[in-house]
Amino acid sequence: MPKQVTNVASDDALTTIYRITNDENEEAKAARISERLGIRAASVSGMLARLKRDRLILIDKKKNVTLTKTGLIRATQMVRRHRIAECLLVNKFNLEWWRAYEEAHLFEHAFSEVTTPLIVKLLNNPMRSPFGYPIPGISKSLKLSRETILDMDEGQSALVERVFEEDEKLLQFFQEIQLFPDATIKLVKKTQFVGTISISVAGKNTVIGVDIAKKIWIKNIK
Amino acid sequence: MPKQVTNVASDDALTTIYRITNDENEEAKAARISERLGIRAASVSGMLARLKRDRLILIDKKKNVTLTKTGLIRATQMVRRHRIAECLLVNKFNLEWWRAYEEAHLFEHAFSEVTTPLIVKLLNNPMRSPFGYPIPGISKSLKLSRETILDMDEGQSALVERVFEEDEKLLQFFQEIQLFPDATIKLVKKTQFVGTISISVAGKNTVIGVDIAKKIWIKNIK
DNA sequence: TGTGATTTTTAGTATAAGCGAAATAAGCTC
DNA sequence: GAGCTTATTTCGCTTATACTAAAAATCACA
Repeated sequence: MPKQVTNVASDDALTTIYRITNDENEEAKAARISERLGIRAASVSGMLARLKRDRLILIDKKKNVTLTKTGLIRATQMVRRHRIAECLLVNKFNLEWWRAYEEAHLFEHAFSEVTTPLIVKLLNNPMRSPFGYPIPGISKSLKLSRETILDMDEGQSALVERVFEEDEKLLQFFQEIQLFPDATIKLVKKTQFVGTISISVAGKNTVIGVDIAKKIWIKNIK
Repeated sequence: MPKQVTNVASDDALTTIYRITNDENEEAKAARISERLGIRAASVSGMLARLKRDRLILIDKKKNVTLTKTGLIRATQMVRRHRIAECLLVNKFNLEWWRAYEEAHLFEHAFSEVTTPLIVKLLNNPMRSPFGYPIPGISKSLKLSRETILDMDEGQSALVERVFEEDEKLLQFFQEIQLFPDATIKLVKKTQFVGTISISVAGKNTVIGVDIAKKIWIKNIK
């Protein structure tokens, strides 16, 4: 009788596919989905078979997963709820920024057709998550930048558009060096041959690995 | 890897057992649990077997279900989260009162050790749910009245302590006649032989069935 | 093109949750 | 206590979700 939390696993899978293809512009392969969801490849195989059976995804000959129209609608709804939850947690509940991604993972499944609009209203129609991601759904959402700090030249500056949100340790590091969306970041030195680059944020220099650099998207390079 | 919504079904069962034994002071039999959860008796049988196996409940020779210490801790935590969720929904999200029970059913599973204290703080340490129930946990919680309006004599008045929360239709009716916790209710006429009684709330008379009367608990009869 | 590495699928297992149908057990009423 | 009614359990089946181990397919690149 009561409203039930359901489809958690499959909704999570759809969300992950959305993030990979949409936000990171990468090919959604089973192996990647497996890493993201923290479940074994064999389990992903089964999950994808169910999603395919339910016409929520397509799998092409190269094994790339894409969302069908229905799948995209569902995924978009979940991503929307997730990011709204992040805003709620950070802006209203005063949750530490770096915890928001994980905790929102619980809240997104609690949002319904009835409560989501109320929360959106309370948050005053948020457009971006605390990590800088656009909140999809309803109106046309923001366009994502595909440039990371690796696309900058030495001496150039830019605004942080968004950061990778799924790694609490990394987020805590960003917190320490004050690297948030809308912060100004300067590329001090490219030393990619040793796998690092030097950046400057909030007046302080830091050296980060190239893989991390790929997880900081920027806009307005100058 | 990410935090997951889990144990929804068993937590719901424990919550139901808590409500029946604690809030309504009735014997928790499988049949009643079945009605409340909206699942078949056979399914309840299986669920109870699992809960028993996990030492969360006891079943005596009369088939009455009681919570073990561990079970009570878990149930109390869930009921606490549920009622905090109701407060959040009604007081912060402006959700209609009568929808709160069902929607809170989704939110309770989203609350974690990390977020619950933040929400409690935001709500300024609520002591009662919108339906008048005490919020258990942490400090000693309010004591429940066992008196319903059936315990009043004609002409007497009392304060509404709490109302049955699980029936949206009924709650909407309460809303219409302005019957909320802390409202003053007067027993106008007992006509139990025809299965009804007349009450007066907010200056208006209403006739309700005896079964409904049992779902309005009161305090301070005078 | 071959061949090791990676990816994906298959096969088999397990558990939680549900269901209906049928068998049992418990309660009640006369 | 017999017999009817209600409650509870058992049985057999289903689905979603996960796992391991092993096989099969694909990729990468020398």
